[in-house]
Amino acid sequence: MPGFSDQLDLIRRGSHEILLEDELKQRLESGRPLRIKAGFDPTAPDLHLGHTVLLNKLRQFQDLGHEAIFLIGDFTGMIGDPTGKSATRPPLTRDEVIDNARTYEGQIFKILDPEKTLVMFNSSWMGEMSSADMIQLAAKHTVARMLERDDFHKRYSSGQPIAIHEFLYPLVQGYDSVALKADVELGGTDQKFNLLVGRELQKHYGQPPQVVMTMPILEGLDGVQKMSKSLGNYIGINEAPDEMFGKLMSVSDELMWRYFELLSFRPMQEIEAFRDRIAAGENPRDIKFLLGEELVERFHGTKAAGEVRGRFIDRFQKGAMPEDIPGVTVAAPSEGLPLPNLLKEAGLVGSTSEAMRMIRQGAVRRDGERVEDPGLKFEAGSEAVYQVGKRRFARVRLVS
RNA sequence: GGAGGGGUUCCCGAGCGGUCAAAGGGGACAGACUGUAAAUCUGUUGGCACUGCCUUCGAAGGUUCGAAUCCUUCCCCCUCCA
Repeated sequence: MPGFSDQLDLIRRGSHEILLEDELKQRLESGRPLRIKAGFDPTAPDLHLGHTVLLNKLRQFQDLGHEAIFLIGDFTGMIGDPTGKSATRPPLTRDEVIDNARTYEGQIFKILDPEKTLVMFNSSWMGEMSSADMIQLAAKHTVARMLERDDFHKRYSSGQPIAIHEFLYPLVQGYDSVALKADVELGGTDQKFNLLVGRELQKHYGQPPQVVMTMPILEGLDGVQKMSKSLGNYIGINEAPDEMFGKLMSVSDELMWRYFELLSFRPMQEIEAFRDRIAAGENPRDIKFLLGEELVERFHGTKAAGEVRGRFIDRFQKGAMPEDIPGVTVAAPSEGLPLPNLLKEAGLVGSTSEAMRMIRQGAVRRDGERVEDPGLKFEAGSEAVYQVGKRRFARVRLVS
């Protein structure tokens, strides 16, 4: 195990807040492996880099010899989380939850060490809890304290409704810490309140309160909003190497540092050295390459990481066609297939109207040549590579 | 239980009998410029048999030569009072 202060440095890295750090120091000094808890929602089994911020931190704890608990909030998932109440989510069935959990396992172990990870479900204790127990749990917290939570407070004071059960969620989450005897709970900054409820409840149940550690919410590709699938600004950890690398390259120079801090495992001194190199005139793009390669390696292995940069340069700097253009076969009528229809059939655009627009805007190329006539027709037997915009390619073969 | 407000194209939001496929903004996409960065400029943003036609403004009916706009019924959301 590394020296105590190195440990603390690594733990602190990228974190937003540690409450209370003194307690953390004490527990670290005790030398025993700590139980580190992080909860995940079972409804979103497609992990993206935003989720990995927490996983990375768990991994760091593991590397320091501690025990990571990957907690799947299936109990809450089966009830249906009310927070994003725009569309009442259909409650998940038992099978779906189990399915999702499997999907999780396939992904998280690209980061976590399976040997040192405990995967738990909160239904295993919450499902057993009686209504009487539940009310007893609810008795351990007051309405006034609940209203301290920022979003509840705002909603309450501005007259927005708060459903009773919304008060129950922080309690359930907090109780998880009791059930797990967690030493540390990790969460996003938006989870701070819930994590603190865990401390309170642990005290009530006679346990030493957990250390609360919040991690920043990772910004998505736009650099402003949080990374999320629904906003479309995410990089999924299962995305193809070229895709992943390309998306990382499109991240702004500013955001790159954020990604380095939260996603890279390079020592901070090394990252600081990168800053110096850019200040000295090096192209930020070349530093970004390193970030891209590191992450591609983590999720796709060394071989993939060794190849992505070259392909990226060929394609975007030298303007070459990508190698892995999907082939599509499309049926053409005897009088020939109009270009807009061809692009639609090949899946390059969503409608012929969109195809018309793209052609007018000069976004369509056939075998590398810009096509400007929307009235062109092609007959069975022709084959060509069609391109719409910078990224959409297809090799289309026409058959009768 | 009572009173009131509202549901418009991806989102926000104007429109309140024809000139509306529907202002404006956001987002997104495309082109130029580049480092597929940012910023900037320009354009596009319902569908199709695309200089024309068809379908959209919570749903269904109705009035009218003509409705997102008026009437009826229904569904949904929200606020206030109790």
